[in-house]
Amino acid sequence: MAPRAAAKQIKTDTTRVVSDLETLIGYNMKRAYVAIQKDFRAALGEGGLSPRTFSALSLVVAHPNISQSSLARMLGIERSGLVAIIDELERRNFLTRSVVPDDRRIQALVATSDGQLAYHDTLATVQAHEDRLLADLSASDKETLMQLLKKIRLTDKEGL
Amino acid sequence: MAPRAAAKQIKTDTTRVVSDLETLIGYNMKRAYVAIQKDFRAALGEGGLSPRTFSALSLVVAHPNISQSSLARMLGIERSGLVAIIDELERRNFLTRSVVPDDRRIQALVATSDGQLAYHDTLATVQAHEDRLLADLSASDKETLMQLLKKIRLTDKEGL
DNA sequence: GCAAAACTGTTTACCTACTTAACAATATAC
DNA sequence: GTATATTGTTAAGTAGGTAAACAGTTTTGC
Repeated sequence: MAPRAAAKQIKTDTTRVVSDLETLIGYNMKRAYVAIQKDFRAALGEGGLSPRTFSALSLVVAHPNISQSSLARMLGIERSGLVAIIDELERRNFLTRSVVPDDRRIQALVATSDGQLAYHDTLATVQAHEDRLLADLSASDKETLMQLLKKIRLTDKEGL
Repeated sequence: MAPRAAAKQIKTDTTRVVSDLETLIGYNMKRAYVAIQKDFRAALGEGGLSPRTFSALSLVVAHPNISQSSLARMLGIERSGLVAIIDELERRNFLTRSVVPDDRRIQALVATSDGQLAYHDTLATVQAHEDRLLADLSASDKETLMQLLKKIRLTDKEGL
């Protein structure tokens, strides 16, 4: 063995070794998501919606009278986990739980006009945040990325 | 307005509306990451390493004698959050905290031979899990995805 | 030389975003 | 009409962190 390299290693330890970790899609995906999420929260500020609350509101706006069960299925989470999210949106007067006469188990979720306004405002802010953060990516890069992410999403049988 | 469509909406509500949510990179990234993470855990089973523990071990193997501070910086987390991870790896005899005479603040992390063995085993399992999960993606798709994810990672100034 | 500042590992308390298991109310199946 | 399923909900637990403070130990600035 060559003694020249060995001596350096002991002290410096600043070897530019690219670990196996960097070659894994999962690890890079997590780090990329953390970066996006951090910027999302920064863009929406102190009183802004969290990513999950925004997602829920978005689906309620897109699907008026949706039930909590359907919504949870769409979001890929458990019904029980959705309760706190809907509680928050109701507390902020962004939606209402309204009674459905046909089936009294269900409470149809409907966005209020406040909720619709807040949603469209927030959506614009979120789109601006993504445009800014991903400014280095070309339009076709973004499209490619989107397609690949959707393909990976679909590998999860549960997540509709 | 056309009355034919309106009547249907009230009851069915199963409109195939693609919400704005589906057009956001951040949302799709989260869903894709959740799918990968779920499969990672399933692949490693009950007694297997968690993603974060595996990541830490990987970097300790790649960078012998690394400090906890450097490691935390590499992982993009706080020093305090790393303690529990290193505790677990030490408890499993996968690494040791060894004293550094030059600087008594630091504890050099070194993977044991058990740790190296477990790491290489686990790495093979993780690679198999990604190969299986991402079997629908071509090699060039994976390379493209990797490059895009790394680019997005770098938008986070903190995360080295 | 030496006080001030910085760095390291750690504990503690907290937070977010879930899951699992149970439950009552209600609806559907057979 | 009983058995089964579904809905929303609560309670308890888990995963993966952050922020603030601390003692012990260097490093800086002069």
